[in-house]
Amino acid sequence: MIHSPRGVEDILPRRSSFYQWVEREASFLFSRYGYEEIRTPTFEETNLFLRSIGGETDAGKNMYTFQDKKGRSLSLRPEATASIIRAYVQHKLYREEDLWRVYYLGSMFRYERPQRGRLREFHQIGVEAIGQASPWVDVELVEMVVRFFKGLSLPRFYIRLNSIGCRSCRAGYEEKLKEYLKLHLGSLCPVCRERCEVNTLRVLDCKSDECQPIIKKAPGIEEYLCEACSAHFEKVRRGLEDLGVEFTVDSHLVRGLDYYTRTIFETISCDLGAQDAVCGGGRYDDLVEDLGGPATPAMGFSIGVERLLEALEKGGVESSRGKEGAVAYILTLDGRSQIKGYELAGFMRSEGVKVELNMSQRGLSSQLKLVNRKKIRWTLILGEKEIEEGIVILRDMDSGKQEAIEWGRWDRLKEKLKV
RNA sequence: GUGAGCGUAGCUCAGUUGGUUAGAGCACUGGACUGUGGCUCCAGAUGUCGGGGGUUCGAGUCCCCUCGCUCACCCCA
Repeated sequence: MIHSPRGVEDILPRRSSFYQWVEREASFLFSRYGYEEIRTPTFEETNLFLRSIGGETDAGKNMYTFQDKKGRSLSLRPEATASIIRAYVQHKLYREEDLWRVYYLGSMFRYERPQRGRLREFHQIGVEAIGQASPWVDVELVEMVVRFFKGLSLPRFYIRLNSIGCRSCRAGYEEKLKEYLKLHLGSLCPVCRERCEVNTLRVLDCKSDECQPIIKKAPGIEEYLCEACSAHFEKVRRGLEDLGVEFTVDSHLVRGLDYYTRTIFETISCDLGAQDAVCGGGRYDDLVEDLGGPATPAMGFSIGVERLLEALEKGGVESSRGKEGAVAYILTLDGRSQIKGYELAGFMRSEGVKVELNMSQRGLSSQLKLVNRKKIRWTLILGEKEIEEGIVILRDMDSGKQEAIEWGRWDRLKEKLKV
């Protein structure tokens, strides 16, 4: 037997309806803010990702990279932002769009050891707003995520917010932090001793008990933000407060990808395991320029769909939420009734009724059992008797009551089903 | 990449210090009820014991390798 590859999974119909529900809610809500769907390629030139997320980072090393027949290096997308910026630059949308608002849904790929909330192929729903530096963009995005999650009734989540400044103020801070950490190098956990050099800001996010006291006394980035960054962050916070969006400023929040600037945020679910960030995002004011476009400020976020679904389930949202099964089943008992069944099914489908037609040789009793198991409300029985009498029997599976409907009197059938 | 735990029927799991033909519950199929589901009763089918190799008279059980799953670290969405 061939098994699906490691870290990837089938989303069977039972579950895909749950995905569909969340995706529909997202499209619906985001489009209310003026965001339109964009679909970018599943793979890109490897260089695109190396330039955006940073080839030196682990993220850069964890890509599914392959060579095509001409020897070009391509990679399955580990995230969508880079592709969207590439498209923005490639189609010169900066010439026509004042603020380009787009959202996306789709699979992303990362070669990592699978664990809870971390698959090799996973799904993201995300948003990018490209073209404006206004703090109101930041406010809009955070507020939109919160509204989205509340609309789904996601329980027990909170927003962590921080500013990591622009490139120049961040560099200054990073240096100060490194100086400070070096003084306490001996008391840090082994992992952080390494991180201190490679990924200094990441130390702030360490959960180990050894590091905690040192982290608490570490200089915070807020003191090192330049005037412009500081003012920007202030406006974002005030905007959110004025809108009544709850958040906690966490000066230790950092992001993994290199391209973030200024505002960054995360949505944490209290109901998940180690991988508890359901949404992550931030501003990336330099990325468009880095990828060959004109200097253009932008911001975005992305939601991990698998994690979101898990958190929803933990919070009591039924995974059958988006499920809409058939409401009627046409039970046929021989060849003649099968043809009639098609005719009836055709009518019902054109009326928008979800109806399943029997395809088996099973007997009446066995088919009713099946309908019962499928939890379909109505059964339409068509056998020899019914055809001779020119009727079809409509059975209500809930009450067990049934009545004959004259063949062709579909107005009566409609009336019955649209209770 | 590191560590730990797990792989037995479609699902959840028993399976003794290695010992005959590998079990249970749920689900499934059929019957009681020959054209009326759910409840009940009866009967039935179902396994490469994840895969490969080894030890042994004998392996689901012990050893090695491998694949996969799970959780955590790492990393990050």
